[in-house]
Formats: sequence, structure tokens, C-alpha cells
Amino acid sequence: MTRITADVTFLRGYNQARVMALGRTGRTFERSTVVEATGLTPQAVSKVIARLTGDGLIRPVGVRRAGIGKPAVVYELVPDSRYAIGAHVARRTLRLVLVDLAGAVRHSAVSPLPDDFTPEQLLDALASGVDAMTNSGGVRGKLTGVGIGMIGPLDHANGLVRGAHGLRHWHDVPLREIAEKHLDLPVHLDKDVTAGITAEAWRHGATFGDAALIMIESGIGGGFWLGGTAHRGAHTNAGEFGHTVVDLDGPRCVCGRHGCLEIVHNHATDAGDIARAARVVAVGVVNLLQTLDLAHVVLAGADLLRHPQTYLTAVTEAVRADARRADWLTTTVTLSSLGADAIAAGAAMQVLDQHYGVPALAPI
Amino acid sequence: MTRITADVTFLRGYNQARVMALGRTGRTFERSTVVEATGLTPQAVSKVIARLTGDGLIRPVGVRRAGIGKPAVVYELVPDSRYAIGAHVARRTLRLVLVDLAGAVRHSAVSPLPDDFTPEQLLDALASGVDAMTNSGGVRGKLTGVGIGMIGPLDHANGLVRGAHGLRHWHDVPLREIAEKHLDLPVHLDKDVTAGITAEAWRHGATFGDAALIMIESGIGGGFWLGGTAHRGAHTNAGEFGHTVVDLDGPRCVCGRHGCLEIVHNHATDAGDIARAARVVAVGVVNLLQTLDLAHVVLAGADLLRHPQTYLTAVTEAVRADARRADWLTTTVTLSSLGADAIAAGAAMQVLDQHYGVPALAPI
DNA sequence: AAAATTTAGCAACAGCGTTGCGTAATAGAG
DNA sequence: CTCTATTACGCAACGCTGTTGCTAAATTTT
Repeated sequence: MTRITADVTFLRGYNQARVMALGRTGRTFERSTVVEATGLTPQAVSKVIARLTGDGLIRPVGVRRAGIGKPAVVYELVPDSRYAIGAHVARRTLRLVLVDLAGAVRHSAVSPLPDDFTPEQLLDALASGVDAMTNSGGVRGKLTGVGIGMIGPLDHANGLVRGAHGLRHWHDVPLREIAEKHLDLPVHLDKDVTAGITAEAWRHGATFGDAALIMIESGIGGGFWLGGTAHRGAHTNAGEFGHTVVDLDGPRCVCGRHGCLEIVHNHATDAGDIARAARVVAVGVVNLLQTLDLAHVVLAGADLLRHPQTYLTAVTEAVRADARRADWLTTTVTLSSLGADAIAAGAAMQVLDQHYGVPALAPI
Repeated sequence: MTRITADVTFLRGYNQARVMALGRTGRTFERSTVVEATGLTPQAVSKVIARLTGDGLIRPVGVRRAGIGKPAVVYELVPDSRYAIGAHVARRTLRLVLVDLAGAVRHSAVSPLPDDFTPEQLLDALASGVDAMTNSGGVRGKLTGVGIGMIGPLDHANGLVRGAHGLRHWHDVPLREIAEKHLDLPVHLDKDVTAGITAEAWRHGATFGDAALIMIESGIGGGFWLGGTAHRGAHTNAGEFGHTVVDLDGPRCVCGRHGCLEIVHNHATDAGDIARAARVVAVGVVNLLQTLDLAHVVLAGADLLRHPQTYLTAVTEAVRADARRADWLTTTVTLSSLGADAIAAGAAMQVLDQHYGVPALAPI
């Protein structure tokens, strides 16, 4: 995140990040794999692998005999070498996960939060949860930081909660700063949906194209992965997908407009018509495809996952029928592969990304 | 576009591109300006400036005496040092512009295209138009290439027209390849709306955040500038903004769905109710802001620019009232600053970007 | 056992930005 | 006019990338 000047350290970070991504995606890899994927020379790859091995981030696990010639050394990520903790802050619960360098969720825990909790109450819950997770041997020393995914609006760049929907004590709270002091660890703050789509992108690796995560859980939101990174928008406010109008003459929404996706959807669920609710979401998803041309749509969120198949078939069918009518227009529709851990895990992955992902460059 | 490996030549291109962007945006600049903007050391900036001066891309234009001490040398882009031609291919017309390195439109010309024109007819029109534009002294030798902006669907990466809406002879035409042979120049192919938003981003420079260009001209489309680059989507099909549903029970659209923004809008214009048409577009724009959180919305297109003020006020008012209700949520709404030249000029700028913009890196 | 083939690293190199330091050009003070 | 302080700017050496050229190691095939 901290702006980096384009010197040789950028190259180091960038090429290392590509190797790490390869290790996450494909479990094992060897020098020739990396050469092909990166376009670097074999010698350069040797240097990168030597650096990563020296840092303990990857290790050789064997050799592959492909016939004649010297066998190739096979490498893998060392999952236990680094950890990050992810927190999903919802209105009533705090979910914490411990994620290792390979992206696996090693522990998961949910604890209740007080009604209308204050920043102090969250910090205390965070601190005790983090302590509990790092008790087991040697985790603490390998912890890279804590990622927090929560409802907005918030300011990602400055780690500021501007005012979480439905929580009274959260106006202009510099959560990142106070959490860093309280936990004595680096903290990363992001919207829940953005963290969620990061988790999906991590699991799929370099082949993951433009994508959206549709989350239905006390509101309807969207997280976006565009051009190889999370899209947060000009003010970290992207993703208010539930407040897009799909019915000009529809009922009035809390946001002040009429016929928002969310209010139309909720009317259907309130009437017990989940099938119709799913079809409404499907209309919104097709709208997104028309606008952004996504390669993947991921469905997530507690309310959605109560009827996963209903939503999945409605969206899949709508995508097939209404949006992707040419054979070159392919879009996958899936349920979130991490289930309820998606947001917290994604927040943790963002922390790992700050260390081992592609270094940020200033645009233009 | 061609995938680049992350070696030191990337650094060179990246830092040079930043200096060039500074020159475009602010007319003149000096070493200290660049140091501040890039975070590079003064010595590194000296080297970059020496390289660019050697290539004739920038030149000293004077000195600035800021009081005590040696005066600072002031530099500017050399607009005449490089050119690109941009083409806007519409259903009935071909618009060509000559753009210089600074982004200024030096010549503009419109010629009619035959009804339902063929690729050969377009190529001939292109060739004679390019010849006419490069007649004047010394332009040809400084020409970097030709950019083509046209209606989709198309495949940007492969320079392939998949099948332009409303044109029969345009199914799977490898336009970039055949145009490069025909013109003996590098050719760049993109959707019209994407070219248009590129032009806006060029004019505004580094401070230009996430933005959309709304184009109304035989259909409603959107071009997106996200995270410092154009967003084209997984299959170069982003921007079919007119085919997003805003009225679930609305009239059936040519695309097969009901209540698309475009059909609802066109019903209003057909009834002569431009104000209502503009309000419909405004609903769609607010939907975009909710989804993507944009810093700028630019209005363009022949049909829209017939009633510029009506659309501008409707969208501005909707953005103010419905979407940006907090003081930190700022979005500007403007009319396209290049008018009818926007698409062609943006296509030309994309060609210049291939040479003097930020080099592409493979994502992750 | 020898040859062929593939993998992998050492050494020298080119090209980035960085660091250290010297030089040039100006305004202001004496 | 002279000297000093100040600011701008580049040369030279350096550290770090990835690259190139070449050698060594490990294995299969002959």
C-alpha cells in the first residue's frame, strides 16, 4: 500500500510475488514452470528461488525425473513459515481465522459482539481472540499482521471507519491506527466484500480474471476483482450493489431511491418467495456482466447460503440465457468456496499480500 | 500490450512514462516537480530527463529564478516530436484525427462510409484518410501508429472484430492485422467507449481517478477508467451499460430482456420527452456510482450532445441527491471536453500510450 | 564405460536508481 | 566589486536487478 518508487526493489518484489502465487495455486512447482509463467531467464529464476528459499518461504520437496537428463528440483511453499489473522466484523459477531502462507484456514472461531458494540469492545474482543489463536507453538513470531473486513463506509487508504451501517459508535474511527497500537501488529482495514473477493482470487491464482463476489447478508453488496487487483473505487465505497435501481416504479428503499435491488429482493424474501428473490439478484448480476464483462461471479453471504442452490441456479440460468449468448462470452458462476470464512480469510490474505504480493506502484 | 517481463527496462519505461504524463498535464515542469511527483532522487530524475531530451521527446524552454540559487531549468513536451492517428468508426461515418504527443488534436476530418460497409471499404477509406493527414511536412516519419475505436463486440487483445452491431460484413474480422498490412503502420483496436474514456484520462493526467464515460449515440454505452487504466473486461465486452435492467416490468429490449436502460431511454426520446430520458440515464449513472464509486462521470455521444444541458443537469442533480450524500463522497459530472473528437482522439492516445505510457506487466 | 541430455549455478555484464561529492549559477551581504 | 550562502545539477562509484556465456552435475541411453 505504501507508495513505492520504481527502483530495482520493485522488480524483486514483483517477480518474487509471481513465484509465490505459483506456489499457492499449483501446490508444487519447479524452475521450468516459473520460467514459462514469468518469461524470466532460467538463471534469474534460480536467483529468485534462492532468495525465497533463504527466507524460508519455499523449500525443495523432491525431484522430478522426466526421462533423460538431470532431474528437476520440485519446490513448494512452506505454509507454516508465515501466518496472518483475518477478522470479519459483522453486526453481532466477530469471526477470526488464522491463515497460513499457502492460503489455508488453519483455525476459525466465532464470538458474539455486544449489541451496538463500541470500538473499545471490538478491540478487546480482537485482542483476546488474536491471543488465543497465536498461543499454539511459534505462530506469534511468524505473524505478519491482522486484516479486518467490515461493513462500510470506510476509508481503506487511511484505515478509517467512516460510519458502519447500523452501528452508532462508529463515526470516523481510526480503527487501523488504534488496533495497531492495541495489538502491536500491523493492521489492514477493508470492506467485507472486497476482502471476500480477494479470498476467491487467492484460491484461483493467476488465471483468475475479472470477477465479482455477490454477498447477501444483512444487505446486498458486491466485491470486485478487476485487472488483477481489488477494485475499491475512488472513496473505498464501491460495492453498494444492493442500492442499484432495477425497478423504476418499485418500493422506496432506505437509501431514498425507488426499486433498489435490495428492497425488491427483501420484499420477495419477506413474502417467502426465495425463487423470486434469487431471480431479482440474477437480474442484478446480469447487469454487472453487461457493464463490467466479468469472467467469474461468486455467490456468498449468510442469507444467500441459506438457499445456495436456489440462488446458484437462478443466477446461472440468467447468465446463460440473458448475457452470454456467444460462445466466446464465458462466465463461471460458483458459490464461495470458503463459505462463512470467506471475508475473514480474505482480510488475512490481504495482509499476506502486503508482504508477499505484488508491490504497489503509483498509477500513471 | 505485449506482455513484458519485469526487468530493468520496465523501470525505465515506467519512470519515463510518469515524466511524460507530467508534461502532458501541466504543460511545463522542472526537475523538482518530477522529484516530488515520482519520489525518485534528483539524480535519477536528471538521468530520465537526459534520456527523454536525447530522444527529442522533451526540451528545455527556459529557467525559473526562484530567488537565491541557481535557476531551475524548465522543460516541456515537444508536441511535434511524435504523432498518432485516431479513427472513430461509426455506422455511417469515419472520423480521423491527428493527435500530437501532448494530446492536442491537430487535424480532424469526417468522411461518410458506405451503407453497411465492408472491411475493404473501411480499409480504403482509412488509407486515403491517413495519407491525407500525413501529407503535411514531416508528420509521416513521426507517426507512431493508428488507433481505431469502434462499436463492438470485439477482441481487443487480438485485434479482432467479432461482429459490430448493425454491420453485416463484420464477423470475426482480424482488423488489426489486415489494417497493419494495408497501412504499413502499427494499429491498435478498441471499443469506442474505452477509447473515449482514455481521452478524458489523458487530458486530466495523474490526478484522474476512477471514472466512466457515458456515451449516447445509436445506443447507450459506458467506458471505464479504473485503477489508472482502461477497464475492458474479460472479453473486451465491458460497457454494455445500455443493456442493464432498470425497470423489471419495462418494455422488451432488442437484447431480449425487459426494461433495459436503453429501451426505456429511447421510449422517452421517441415521445419527445428529453427531460425524462435524461433522468433515466441519471438513474443508470447513480447505479454505476453505487457499484463502482467513481470520481468522475463524463457525458458524451452525438445523441446526448444534442441536449447537453438537459443531460448534464439531470445527472448532476441525481448524483447530488441520490448518491453522494456525504461530504467525503465527491464525484464530478462533466461533458466530454473533446466533443465529437473524443473517441478518435482517445484511440490515437492509446497508440501513443503503447510507446510512451506505462509498460504493461502481467497481472499477478 | 562413454555419450547425450537436461538441470542448475558461477562469473562477468548491462542497466536501473542511489549515494557521495564536486561544480555551476544566482541573490544578497559586506 | 567581492565574498558567501543557497540552489540546481551532473559525474563517478556503487548496489541491486535480470541477462549472457559458460561450466559443472546428475541422470538416461547407447
